[in-house]
Amino acid sequence: MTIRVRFAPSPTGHLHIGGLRTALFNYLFAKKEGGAFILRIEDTDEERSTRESVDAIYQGLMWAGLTWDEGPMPDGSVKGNFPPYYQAQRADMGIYKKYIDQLLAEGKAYKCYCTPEELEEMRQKAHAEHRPPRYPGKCRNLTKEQQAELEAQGRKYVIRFKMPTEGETVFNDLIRGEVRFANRDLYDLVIQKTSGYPTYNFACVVDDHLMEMTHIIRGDDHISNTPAQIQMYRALGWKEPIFAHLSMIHGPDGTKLSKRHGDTSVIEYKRQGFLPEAMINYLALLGWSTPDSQQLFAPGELEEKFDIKGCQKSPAVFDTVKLMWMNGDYIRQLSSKELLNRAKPFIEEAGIAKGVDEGRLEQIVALEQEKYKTLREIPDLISFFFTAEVKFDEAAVNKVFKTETAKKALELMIDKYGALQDFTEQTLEQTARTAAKEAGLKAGQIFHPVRVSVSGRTNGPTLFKMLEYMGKDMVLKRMRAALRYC
RNA sequence: GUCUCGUUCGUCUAGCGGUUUAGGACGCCGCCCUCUCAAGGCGGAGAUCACGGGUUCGAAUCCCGUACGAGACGCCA
Repeated sequence: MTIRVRFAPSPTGHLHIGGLRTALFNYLFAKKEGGAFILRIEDTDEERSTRESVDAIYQGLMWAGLTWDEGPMPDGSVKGNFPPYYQAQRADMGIYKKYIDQLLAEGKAYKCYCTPEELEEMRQKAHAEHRPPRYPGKCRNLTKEQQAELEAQGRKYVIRFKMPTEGETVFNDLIRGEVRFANRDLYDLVIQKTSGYPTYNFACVVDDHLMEMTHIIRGDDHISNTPAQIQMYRALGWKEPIFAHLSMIHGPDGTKLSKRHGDTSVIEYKRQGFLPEAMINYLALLGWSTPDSQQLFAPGELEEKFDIKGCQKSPAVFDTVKLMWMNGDYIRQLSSKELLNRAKPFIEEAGIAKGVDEGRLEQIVALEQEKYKTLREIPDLISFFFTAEVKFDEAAVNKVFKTETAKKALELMIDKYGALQDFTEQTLEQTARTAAKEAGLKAGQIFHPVRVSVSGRTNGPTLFKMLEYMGKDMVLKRMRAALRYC
């Protein structure tokens, strides 16, 4: 049997880091096992589901390169043999209703007429009496007459699933091993809302079965839903899939990663200048590892090496610092052409280097490639190439220009460089070194003032390449202008 | 409160009864390289393997408790 797994997000907000990681593990598992990765949109929450959120999910997955083999496509088309892949559409087709009716007919589900207010009251009471705040089964054994009476009053109802009250539900989780729940701790959960829509737990079971999922890989936060879902599979006469519960991602404070920890949306990381391949590599390592604890993976290597056995049971703290390092590493591996392509949106957004020749811009961007941790910092680091005047860093001026030899050095180099025909890296360096020797100065006493005079900064790219790319006119102009600071 | 799960350097982790003076990575510190900053190379500090019992000739590794943490307990998913 071919392996089929799915990512089933609910479109009620941005696709966040945790969701992307769940998608990733499903994706990798499918790739590794030669199975199919399916996208299903769980939009049975009529109030919170939005079109924008669906778009955010598409965008996030596509950015990360997690292509799905089946599911709805951003252009409105559908791929796969089990459409539709939107649960709301499936609900409208009566797919869930059919199984609800079946359970009702078999006495495995019942109508519950309790109002939200009554439910809340029961929960309060349970809390006060130190009992678990679960539905106590008030409508479970209503007679036909009682039901008729309640309906005559115009009462709305939900459908609840009859959970077994004895025995236990045991399953073998691929990551956590055997997990057991006493059935007495289960409760009669709602499977159909008053609106007629199914609830998550029910729709999920029906679709996972109908779509022939073999493995359910999802967050740990679903582990307590699992015994209930298993009971529903059994009541419907279906075989349950194999479950694997991924550990959570935590923030620095040790609690589940959420808005509280800042903007965790995937698109925000794109905006911050992270490379999708770095993000994926980092996320893969959160709660998963190879036996040799490999850190960096070449393209395609994760798909090849992924093994669900390497998944961690305990939660992992999301570490932005390590992500930054990894992102820097991926940036360093880019060709200068590719680096420019990736950097372009950020450069454009910063509004610098307009109309600059592509080839020249590529050279300039590549000049400090080893320094970038994110694409977003690129504009700031290269902007001095394109400004009309140098913006001097005060500390740099004090440190480098306020010396006895700075003025002399600059005047000397204005003279020497002014006479140069061949304004290229090698000649530039040679000229500077010779001049230093002749004047009895150390190389640094020349280099540093020149650097600050043209860039305003004390740290920057390798000096002579920088001068070459800047060009003779600009270099001389800037050195002369800098004289007044000495 | 109830249920479930978890606990190895600050963080991500390797480890699956003896090869462990517990290995790697990020971060941190130092040195080297060097026109600055990075990058790179080399080295260092950093974990009584949560705690307490057991099993065993031998335990981070197996078992039982305790503590702490997290998650779940919705007509949300």
